[in-house]
Parts: sequence; structure tokens; C-alpha cells
Amino acid sequence: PPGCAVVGDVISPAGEQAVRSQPSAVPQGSSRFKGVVPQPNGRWGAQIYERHTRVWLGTFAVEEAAARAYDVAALRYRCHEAATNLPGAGESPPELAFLAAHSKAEIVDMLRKHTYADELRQGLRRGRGMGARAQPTPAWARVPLFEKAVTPSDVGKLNRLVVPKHHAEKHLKHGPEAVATGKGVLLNFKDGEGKVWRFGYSYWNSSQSHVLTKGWNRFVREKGLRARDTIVFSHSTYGSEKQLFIDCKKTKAAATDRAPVRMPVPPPGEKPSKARVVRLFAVDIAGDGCQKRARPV
DNA sequence: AGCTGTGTTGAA
DNA sequence: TCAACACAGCTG
Repeated sequence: PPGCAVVGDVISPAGEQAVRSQPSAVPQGSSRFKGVVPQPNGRWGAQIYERHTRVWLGTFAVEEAAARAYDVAALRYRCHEAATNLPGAGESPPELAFLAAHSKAEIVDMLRKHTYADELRQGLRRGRGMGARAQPTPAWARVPLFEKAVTPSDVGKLNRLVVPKHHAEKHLKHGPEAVATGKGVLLNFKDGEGKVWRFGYSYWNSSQSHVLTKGWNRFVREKGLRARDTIVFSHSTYGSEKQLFIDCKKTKAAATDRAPVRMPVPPPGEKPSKARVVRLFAVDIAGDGCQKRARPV
């Protein structure tokens, strides 16, 4: 049966880009959706406010996608009182449980990376109601593909990882159409914690190199990846769906060169939840949630 | 070079 | 709290 390939979408086939007739700023006027703002290039941004500050939810090619992102964030931030855009939002108890099982920062991160749908689906599959956190795939369920010790430029400002040619051609083959268009593909990976990462993967003629591009810098930041650390690629052993994995082996850091690990888009007023978070039955129990609370105006 | 997402403002 | 507008600086 169609096992729903998770592996790669072709990057926006360019059919969706609305034709911009007027070069003036913000030609779109405004959106009919709450939390959705037009971008100068005809795309759509999504944002939600909390505590006087804006939390950016990412940009989207289609207005409805931005509206959906706002809905998801609103359900997580405001629970029942959430005013949502699209019909049916918030009517799925499993999704609500999934939302409750993740911190605001995690949900926002998924929205900005466009991995929310994937992670929700996988979370629900692993299911069990509220326990729907991502889970690591054990080593025995994977087959190693290749490793690379990252170079300074791999973790620098270039926002790209050079994949050694022989490894790329053997393990990360992408369709010829993707190469032809020069656009590349988007590849989903999972890390050791079961978190989904999405990277652009393309071939740069200028440098004759296969590279992981879009999304790579985020991975570097969040993992605190530094030159000479090693990243390991693998894929699942079972199923024909080659779920890809990426993990990093940090080199033993000298006491002096600790890298500050920055967390992704920490919305103000909330602690990032990566490392040790107070969690009970997979639910945050810090003052983050939607418990009833006296609400003086 | 183009785009994202922040700075900022004024209205609701 | 919210979106309009402008644009610095990040990203592909």
C-alpha cells in the first residue's frame, strides 16, 4: 500500500507564485485571515502576539498555509479561546493532545520549518493519546550510510554542508528533474531524538558540489555543531520508505571551548524546552499551559 | 540579489 | 493585541 513517502517533496514548482503586477511595496493589500500578513514578494507571513511581542511563525507561498500556521499557534497559545481561521481547526482531540505535549517553542519551530504536518502525523501514529512525543529510532533499526567531519565552512556563515561527491551520488540520489531545474529537493531527516529536519539538497554547478542548503544553519545552531564534529547519515532498515536520519557526534570539547547552544526561535516569555524541561507524562507543567486561572482585567 | 523577519507605529 | 509599512541584514 502507499506508505506515504516522507522522503522528499520537490521544491515549489513555481506554479503558485502569484503574478506581481505592481512593484510597489505590499501590493497584496491585506489578508482576509487573522495573523496573516502579506510579504513584499507576494508570499504570506504568519504571526501571533503574546505579551506585547510578536512571535513570527514563518512565511508561506499560499495564504491558507499561513492561516493554518496561525491556527496551530493560536490553539497552542490560547487553547479554547483561540479564534481560528480555517473551518475544522481545533476539532481534532488527538491534535490538541499533540499540541499540549509540545512546548510553544517546539510548535513554533515546526511551523517555521514547515515540518508540523509531518511531526503531527508521526506523533499520532506513535499515538497513545497524550504520550505523542517524538521517539528515537533505535540504532538497530538503522543502517549507516556515511559520515563526515564537518569543516569550518560547513558550520560557518555559508549555510551549506558539502556532501562528499561519492557519498552523495551513492546515497542521496535525487531525481534528474531536480538537478535539471537547479532547484534541488527538500529532504526530511530525523535526528536522534526523533525530531524532523528538512534541508534543501541540490547540486551547485559553480562549485561542482552536492550541498545541503536551506535549513542547514538552523541545524548547526541548534546542535551547537562545530568544526571537526562528525555528522552521521543513516536510514531505516525496514520498509521501502527510506526514512533518513542525521545525527552528530560532537568531538570532545576542551574545557575552554564550549559552544553556547542556542535554541531555536524562543518565543518571549517561554523557556526553550530542548534540554531538561519539566515534563510530566509528556506534558509541560510549567506555567505554560492553559490551566484555568483567575483572569482579572 | 532577494527574501525574511524585525523595528516601529497607530489603531482597535 | 493586531496589522501596515519600511528596510536591515540574513539566506540561498
